[in-house]
Amino acid sequence: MSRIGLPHIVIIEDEPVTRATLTSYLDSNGYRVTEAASAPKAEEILARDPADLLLIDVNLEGKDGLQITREQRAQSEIGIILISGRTDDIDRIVGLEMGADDYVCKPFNRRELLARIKNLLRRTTALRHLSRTVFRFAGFTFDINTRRLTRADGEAVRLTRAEYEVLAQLVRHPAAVQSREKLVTCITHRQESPEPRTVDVLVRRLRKKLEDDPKAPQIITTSHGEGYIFTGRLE
Amino acid sequence: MSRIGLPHIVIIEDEPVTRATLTSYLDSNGYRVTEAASAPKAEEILARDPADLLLIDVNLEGKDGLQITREQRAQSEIGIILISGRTDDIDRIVGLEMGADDYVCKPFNRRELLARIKNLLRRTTALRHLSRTVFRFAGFTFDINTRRLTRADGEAVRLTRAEYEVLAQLVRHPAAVQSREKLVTCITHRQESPEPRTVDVLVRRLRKKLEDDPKAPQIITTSHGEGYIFTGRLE
DNA sequence: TTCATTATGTTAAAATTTGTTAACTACAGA
DNA sequence: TCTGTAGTTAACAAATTTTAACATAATGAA
Repeated sequence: MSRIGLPHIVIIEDEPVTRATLTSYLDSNGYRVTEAASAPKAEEILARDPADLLLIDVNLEGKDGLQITREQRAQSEIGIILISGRTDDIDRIVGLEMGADDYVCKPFNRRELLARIKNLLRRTTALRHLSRTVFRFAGFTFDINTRRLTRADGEAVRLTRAEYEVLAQLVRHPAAVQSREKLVTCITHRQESPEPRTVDVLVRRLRKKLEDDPKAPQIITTSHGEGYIFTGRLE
Repeated sequence: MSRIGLPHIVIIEDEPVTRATLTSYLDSNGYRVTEAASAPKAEEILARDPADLLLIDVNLEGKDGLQITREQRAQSEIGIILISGRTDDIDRIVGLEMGADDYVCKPFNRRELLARIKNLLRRTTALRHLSRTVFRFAGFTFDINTRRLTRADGEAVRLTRAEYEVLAQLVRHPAAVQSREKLVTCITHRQESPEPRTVDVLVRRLRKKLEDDPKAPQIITTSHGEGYIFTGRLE
């Protein structure tokens, strides 16, 4: 049976029995499931086969679920559900404030988990499909598909690949802060990323091409201590 | 009181105390909240002022929470969180399978609910940023999305990130006292907050940029022992 | 292949933003 | 008015970003 096109779920759980049970249950409900016993293993999998949703056990050996959540959330909008043996309020709150979409306590009802997964996937995949491909702002026309940026006078502005990736990420999330961490992973889709400071340089080069006055940027704004924001007016 | 630009949450709950508590908590956390005691009342509200998220008590008199969920989900992708006094697995599963994004059991932790709301809104409002949210006062134009502040003569006033955050919080809650504690949490989105005194300095810097006579502030007023208030006249 | 050109990444100094502190001033209650 | 508390101000320290110069890697043409 072909698994291509099915939503891809990665389970990060070091307890083999729970892992296998979950996998087979989700698999039989129409999802493509990949298992990872630890954080490094999961990162390896995600690097070559991006997931739609992560199911993470909070209490992992080594890098724990909360840490994974923070790192993933910094660089993507992937759906994250935490699973924990502890029912403590504080644990749950910390997980959710870290950006996990949901927090489920063991022992959990499989059918409930399935419903939660389904609802969350509806949200995350809807977002993906809503993505536009042509954006207009400040006289520029930016086509994400053809990678072309055109000035008001019709003149094409040449963007390098890295510049394109950064601009695309920013434009796709108008008025939302994009961390350097998130932006570097847009530049290289590989595992080892360059210095986050590299983003500063790319932004500078973009500003030179986009802004009337690069010293007082209007389109790509700095959010001190946080990252960069697209603040152009989209038409 | 103007609350333009804030996410709009509608609470549907027939128990007055729970309703009021929730409303004031969410309101003080930067949301625009409308209360409805019943389904018909809620529909009336939604018809003239669409919401970003519904907080629905399951056990309502008349049309209950599950029914509202089904109807709303049939016609929109609005975020829905169900609240229930019953902790039964089956109730929860039915609610979730009906399309509710989340199901919270009483007694719930407010902070947890807030985290869940925040995460869900992040999913549902990703596109809302395209709209403009502009405030006008004392000749200034302040656009929350593009982070731009413009003087009466059209000259742009540069705001640093922290200054922007403070001004945005004040403007969103005109004529309401904002405590230093509230304002510092606006400045830093990270865990550890700076000294509340930092706010004083930011307000001073804002006054220098906004006020005709910073010694006799008209727009950002001090409330001795309490905090600061936006007292500009919004147009 | 080699060379020239362009793109990408790194680094350090300069500039800016943010946060802290302390002296000073204003306020409110006794 | 006195007195303790709270707010303003300025100067400074710490953190972060910008800028420019340069090193390395990738690309394309001869």
